[in-house]
Amino acid sequence: MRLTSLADYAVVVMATAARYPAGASLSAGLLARETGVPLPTTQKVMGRLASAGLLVSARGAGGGFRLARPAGGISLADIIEAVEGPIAMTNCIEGSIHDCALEGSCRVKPHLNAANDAVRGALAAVSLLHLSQAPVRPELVEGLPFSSAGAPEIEGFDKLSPNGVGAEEFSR
Amino acid sequence: MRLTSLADYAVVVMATAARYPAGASLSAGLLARETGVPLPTTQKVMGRLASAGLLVSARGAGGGFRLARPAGGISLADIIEAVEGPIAMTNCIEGSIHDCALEGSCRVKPHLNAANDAVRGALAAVSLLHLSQAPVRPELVEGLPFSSAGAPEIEGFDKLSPNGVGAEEFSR
DNA sequence: GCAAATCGGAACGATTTGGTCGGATTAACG
DNA sequence: CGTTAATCCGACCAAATCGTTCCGATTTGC
Repeated sequence: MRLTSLADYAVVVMATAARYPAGASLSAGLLARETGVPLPTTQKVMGRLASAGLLVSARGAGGGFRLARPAGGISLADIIEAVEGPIAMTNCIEGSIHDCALEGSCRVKPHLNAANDAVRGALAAVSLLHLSQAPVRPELVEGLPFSSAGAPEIEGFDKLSPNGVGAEEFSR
Repeated sequence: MRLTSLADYAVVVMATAARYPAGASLSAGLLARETGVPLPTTQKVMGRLASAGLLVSARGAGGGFRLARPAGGISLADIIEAVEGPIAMTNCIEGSIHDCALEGSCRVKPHLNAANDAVRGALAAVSLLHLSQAPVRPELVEGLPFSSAGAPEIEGFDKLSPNGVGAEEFSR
């Protein structure tokens, strides 16, 4: 019951992208700098989000990505499913592949179906608009380097980790 | 957002064990035969469940496992956590290890905390007593504490074999 | 005291995941 | 109009995790 790192990154990237004006063209490099996610990984994540229909991609110089829908119409479940595949706790959920021989006589299946729906409902209830809104403590976020459109390196991250963790974040 | 096969097996095994009278000594071999889960895997699963405190193990001939608590006091979340570890969608959830450099300034974290609580709540709401009961009637499923978006898909359950503890086995 | 039965932990192979690289495509500029 | 640079896209490779199997430790029963 833990989402993969890719999905975790996808949520952060999408939440960051949602703070820009609608329709803005955002390159993977820009979002990689802002979020601190390594660029190749950002590319892969955004590629999946695009092929899932959550982002619209534009190739070539000056290209990038933009949100395919308003932020209010994209849910946390959408993002997770775009990266991880369908949200199904087990592989015996209605609609998926049935390779369990207990199929048809398994007693726990209906309960798992209900639990799965509940989990998915909880994730579908959170929209990207919620995620992009500022958290409880605004004073911590004021000094973020997010305004620097041309911020060269990740040096701005010294502000983000004053405890001296350094730039080797995301080690898992 | 999919639970591992081990956790899946654990749910089936626990649900099967809960159908026996409380305090009965159940060997891994017995439950493996009943559930169809391969014996070595059953052993491993039950071992984890025992070390997590959900089962009490007795070694030696005539030994086995028994439920540490009444079935009503064991939740689906307990079983999953026993096998998979803590239910935390990300590694930046309150109380877990903090190795993310965005810590303290990450804007999506509070929202993820809320979503995580919702997911865990959904899993904690279903007890092993529920899982051990075989809902023959679909309307029993409707009354479950899950109020998920959309109607739960229960079609096809008319074909559920109504007879007793039939030999449910994997085709293997 | 012996033997059967059962749990417990260690080791192996396989699948998935995460990250990296080069190629394809397009706009911008001279 | 040609060239350049920026950007996305698909395939490849290492790493971690998962799932399974095997063998040793422990206890009861005779």
